Amino acid sequence: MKKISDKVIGRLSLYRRILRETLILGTRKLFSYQLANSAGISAAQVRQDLMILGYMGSPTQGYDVHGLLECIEEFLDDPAGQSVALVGIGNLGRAILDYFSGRRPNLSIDAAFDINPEKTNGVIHSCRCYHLDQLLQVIEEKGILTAIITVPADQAQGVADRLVRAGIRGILNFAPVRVKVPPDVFVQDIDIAMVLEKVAYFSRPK
Amino acid sequence: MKKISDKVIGRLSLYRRILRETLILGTRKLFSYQLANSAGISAAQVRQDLMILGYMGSPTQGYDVHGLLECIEEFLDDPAGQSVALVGIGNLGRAILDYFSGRRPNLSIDAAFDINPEKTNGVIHSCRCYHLDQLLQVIEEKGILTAIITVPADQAQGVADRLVRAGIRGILNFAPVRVKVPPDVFVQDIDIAMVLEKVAYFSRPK
DNA sequence: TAGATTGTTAATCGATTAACAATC
DNA sequence: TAGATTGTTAATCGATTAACAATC
Repeated sequence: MKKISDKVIGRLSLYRRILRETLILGTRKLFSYQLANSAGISAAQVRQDLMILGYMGSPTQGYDVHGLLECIEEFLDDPAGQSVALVGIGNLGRAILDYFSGRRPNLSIDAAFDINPEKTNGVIHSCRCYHLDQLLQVIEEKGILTAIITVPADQAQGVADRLVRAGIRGILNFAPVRVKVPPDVFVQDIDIAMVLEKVAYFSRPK
Repeated sequence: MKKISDKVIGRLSLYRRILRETLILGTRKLFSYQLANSAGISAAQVRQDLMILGYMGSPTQGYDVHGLLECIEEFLDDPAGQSVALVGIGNLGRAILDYFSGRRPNLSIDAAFDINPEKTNGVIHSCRCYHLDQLLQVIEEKGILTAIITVPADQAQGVADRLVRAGIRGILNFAPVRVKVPPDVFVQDIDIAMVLEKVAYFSRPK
């Protein structure tokens, strides 16, 4: 499999959602420009992405919604399903647990960790909570490869180190610091404060 | 003022935080590669960004932390301060309200809206809550230009339309749909589910 | 067939990095 | 001065868009 940029993967995930909705509406065929319009990008981009995927549309007919959706699912999903760990049961952590609770069969947050004993040993939004000390053991036992960091900035690096030691291969980091990890561990940062500052900048009268 | 990409603005916001922390540690001078290292980017990038900004470092000495920080603040901040509105007081909305509560003097969420009357007419994390029906009036009265959308996907477009009508110039959208707005309104999407799927993809054994 | 959309390559665009003379 | 870092331009890189023959 050739190397595919993370932007492409993001767009495929976007196409998937659009295709699901399209299917629910009962539409069977879709043109590249229709998909592009919903995704907010160019039709050429869509065609190129689907080409990478190897899925073929037909001239005049466009793409078969059902077939394309299956193709993307097969590409994006692990057939065995994937478990995710979340570290930091604060407001944001809870919001994310709630959002993903039972929503996708193939991707679920199966363990949450915190240092505060009052927050652990319970179940939040159907996710089991553990003390941070159990991180290594639980993650190894469950074979979890993906983690979400929602701890304060000053604890993020320590948590990332532990996660890597436990075998985590990909991290979604909400803490406003860049965590240092080995080059083969994928890290995606979401810095909400930074993004809000950016939006505020561009919403000012110039 | 020449046109500056949103990526540059994001990096400047990042530099600001790093500089603040640096200043707290008592460090007075900083080289481009040190800033670059903390920000997780190349030194050349940092130098180019600061050049755009017009701030000059000195060979051998590097950049003056205090002076550079002031320069970035002046560039990014509206001296009068900026108010932000949040629409959708769910788990994520609450988490964001909590996160920004009193944290920055120059950028604060001053109004939150929801359709559920039980959630409105109160104060959450020191932010006044209103019913969605009051959106136009409150935003115009307070002169708010920036908004955060944390409503479900099917309500996002309707909310965006109202926001634009109320005079909003920039939107941070957490709903998993692309909202259509006039071309002069800045929209930044944060699609947490999509990003998590992306991270999950890259954390799979290849 | 005529018309429209596709797969695929080439052209464009923008962002990032490298290089190096200038300078403290 | 010698050494290191800067400002600034050129080179590289990658991603996006345009173009067009192939095809249903």
